[in-house]
Amino acid sequence: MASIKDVAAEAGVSVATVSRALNGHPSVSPAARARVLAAVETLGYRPNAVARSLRTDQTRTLGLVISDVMNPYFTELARSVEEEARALGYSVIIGNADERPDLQDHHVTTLLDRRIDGLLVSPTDGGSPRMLEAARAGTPMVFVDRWIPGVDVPVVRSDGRAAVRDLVAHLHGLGHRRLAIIAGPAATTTGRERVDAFREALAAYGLPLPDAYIGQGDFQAGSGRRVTEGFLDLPEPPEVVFAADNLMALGALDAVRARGLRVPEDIGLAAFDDIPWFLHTGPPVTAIAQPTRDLGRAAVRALVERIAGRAGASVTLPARLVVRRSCGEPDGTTPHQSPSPVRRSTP
Amino acid sequence: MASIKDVAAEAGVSVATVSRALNGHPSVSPAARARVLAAVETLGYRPNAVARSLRTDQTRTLGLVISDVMNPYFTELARSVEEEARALGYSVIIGNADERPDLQDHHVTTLLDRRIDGLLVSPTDGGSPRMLEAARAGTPMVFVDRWIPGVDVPVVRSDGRAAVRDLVAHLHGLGHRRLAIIAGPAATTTGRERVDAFREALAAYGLPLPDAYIGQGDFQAGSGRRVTEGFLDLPEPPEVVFAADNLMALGALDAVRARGLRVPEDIGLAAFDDIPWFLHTGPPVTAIAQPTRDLGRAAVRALVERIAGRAGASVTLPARLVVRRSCGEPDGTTPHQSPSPVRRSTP
DNA sequence: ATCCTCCGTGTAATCGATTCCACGAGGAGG
DNA sequence: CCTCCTCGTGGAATCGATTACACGGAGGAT
Repeated sequence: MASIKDVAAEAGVSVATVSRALNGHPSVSPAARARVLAAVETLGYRPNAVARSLRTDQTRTLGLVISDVMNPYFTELARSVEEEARALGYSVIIGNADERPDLQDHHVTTLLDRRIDGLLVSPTDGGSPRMLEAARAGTPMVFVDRWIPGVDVPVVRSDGRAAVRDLVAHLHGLGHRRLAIIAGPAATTTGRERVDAFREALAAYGLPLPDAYIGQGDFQAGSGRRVTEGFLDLPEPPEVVFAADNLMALGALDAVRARGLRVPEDIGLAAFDDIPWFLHTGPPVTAIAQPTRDLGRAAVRALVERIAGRAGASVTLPARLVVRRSCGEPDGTTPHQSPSPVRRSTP
Repeated sequence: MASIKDVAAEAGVSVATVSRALNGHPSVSPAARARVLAAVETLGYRPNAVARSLRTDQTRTLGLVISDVMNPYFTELARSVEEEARALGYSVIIGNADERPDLQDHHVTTLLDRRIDGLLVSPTDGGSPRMLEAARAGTPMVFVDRWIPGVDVPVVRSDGRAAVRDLVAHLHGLGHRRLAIIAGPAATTTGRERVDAFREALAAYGLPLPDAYIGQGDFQAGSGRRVTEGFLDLPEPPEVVFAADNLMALGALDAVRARGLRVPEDIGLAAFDDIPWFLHTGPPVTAIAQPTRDLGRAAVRALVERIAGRAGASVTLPARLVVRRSCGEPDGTTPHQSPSPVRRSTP
């Protein structure tokens, strides 16, 4: 592979001039610039990003450590992150933690070793020593979706509280009273928050959330299935199950079908995170949609701010309820009064 | 960030000794090694991968350029590629081409600039100049899923021919005669092959594949929807639509629902690529499943062989038909005789 | 006792870029 | 005509690692 020296030799100038010509430095004569460009062309020269990074101490690369690539929500997030980063001249290296703290650590370490300019993390757990250390050491960092309390890092996330209230109002309006939740891991903020929001919303209607109606999941399909089976085995099963993410909702659907039961006739289902497939399941699933694209964009912008040495503000965007048929057929009128916008979506 | 010099100073040895101690070089005294390790510990030193890459001319990084990250098939592929690469001590940088040749080119260029050790590509088109140039220049490269004819690069892919025959046999057994296909882009090998396989299989039953029953899609949901609408507008619409990938099947489902029609009563649907969601759609979709995990693994192994300077053989793995309910209810007996294994899957 | 070998270590070159500093030529101003 | 500044350019240091080569000392063979 041709190096800058080869280009210099071909153009009959020094490497300094080649570098300047290629980086748009003002004091290069038009003649020299032209010769350099011609040499670059004939040799098919491309600057070595590794060497450049070593010298300039910046890689123009962002690291993104997400909890689970197979989860469509995170896939979409990753995609929007990459898009925005590309627009800003950065590349993105994605690390898939698969909801495993050890893997998350592995990726954080690898990315730091590669001297990425900034790190975007959706933490799987309460924060590994390596990550906390990185945050303290001053690595530009931003949390997306999930975060770790007590760490001075901007957080870009979606607030589902209002949407969960809308969901409970919707369910209440449909006549449902026994509502259960498949929770995410308590080690994650989203795992805790969604349960809290659900409990609060229920309380507003004077409904209880008994322990038997809180199933402990891990944001993966298998746990959704197991928890739902547990619910169905209860002497008094819930009328509706609310899954704290889309994968656990999928597992719940599995469990219901495996018993030969139907949604929503035998049991209702709602999910946090809306994904394209929910339109096509039998029946279409009522879900809480996050503004995923905007979250990705905002996260990258905040991170780039941090890299530039500025503050980089936290951002919280509202989620919204998307009503479909999985909790029972609405009767055609608004099922509840709510100040926040509720989109009715029927395929 | 602490560098090797700091470690050397702290341990009271030279940088050469530090490097040797850290890389397991035999001629380092136990005493020196211990002092180095202690210094590394107190300073929290981590080797700078950028500097190492520059010197050793290897990044221990693989590039993966895929056609569309939002497609669950490619997501799973990416995941298995990363897993196998990690097991072999490599990192993976994923580039999402979004079925756009220009984006594909952008990623290939960026990855090459970063001096990745090898490139895994699922080409979006017939091969951009940049990619062909890279292949010729001797960059270790392997095609996965799709490939470009006439280029001397190993191909790791799945052969769906037998499975497509099984599918047509299944459809024929159910009494269907008017079969249509939503094809992928003719610029891709998978786009062409699946149509060819379908046509051949039909011919074996004396069935025609009229031009009106070949819809041109682009592997994205929108095109599946448009093409299906076209089929439904035909004076004699097909009895079954076979989508050449899962996203176009999703679009087809959309189109059918939008008309208020039902699958499979009004029109049957089958898809190439099986994904978890097909179990949960209404109705569950009959699909051709590729051994995605194995493909990813094999691709990485072939690429690593190439990097090591060895040949790196092409691999072709068979796909298999997974019968569900979207083409009509099987009557409970084997719908056809087939030498290859057919799994019956009902949720 | 002497010489050779081997072991542990350090010095310095190197990878491919960027960038500080110096230098020569040419133009402007006195 | 001399001085000073500006502009374009080249030489060389630098980033942080790896590694060839040199060297001193210890131990074994004769």
